[in-house]
Amino acid sequence: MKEIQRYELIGKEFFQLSTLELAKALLGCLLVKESKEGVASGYIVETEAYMGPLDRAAHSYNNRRTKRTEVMFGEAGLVYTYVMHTHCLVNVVSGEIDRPEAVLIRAVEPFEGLELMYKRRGMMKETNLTSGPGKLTKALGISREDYGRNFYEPPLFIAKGYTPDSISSGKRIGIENSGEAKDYPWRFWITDNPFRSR
DNA sequence: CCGCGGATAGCA
DNA sequence: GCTATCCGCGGT
Repeated sequence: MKEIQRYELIGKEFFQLSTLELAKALLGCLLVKESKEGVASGYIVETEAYMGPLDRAAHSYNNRRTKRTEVMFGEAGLVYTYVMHTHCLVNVVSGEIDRPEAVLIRAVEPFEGLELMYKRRGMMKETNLTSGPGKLTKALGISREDYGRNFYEPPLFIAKGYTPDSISSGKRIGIENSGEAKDYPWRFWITDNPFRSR
């Protein structure tokens, strides 16, 4: 409990924003993971919006509803994690119930628990610790066990951070096989932040 | 820049 | 069973 009081928690209402608005509003927020090993956190500096049934790049394209995508149909603020190859990626479920949209967290700026992050990731430049969706989950200790949790209560939660000076947007990454959807400008980052991905 | 690792889901 | 994937790294 004493841990929590250091953070300004955000309520579940925060996640009711439209998916594109949420993707921008999450920039500058603090992503915190508590574990047995300790606490690690970072400010979110890069996100991507996945717009559900009409978005070919989304797992929920065409309302595909399976064991994996099920949580996307739930309420905003739930945790959607999934594993690709050797990495785990983390998303914030958004949109109304039965509208399977989500925001992928692509990069954070390390804040607390630097030692723990180096231990999990190995020694390297600080700007390389969490500058990618697979890197930050490893550094923060986020895994598929977090699937279905919510982002407004421990052990994995989002707290108030700072308001970015400026936000940039552009094409999403790694979805070359998604037809026209690959060009939609649904990636957002804090302008000039050195901790964003490539 | 290229290739591969080696998890998982989704569909045949 | 087979294939694709919201990636990272280490070798060219």
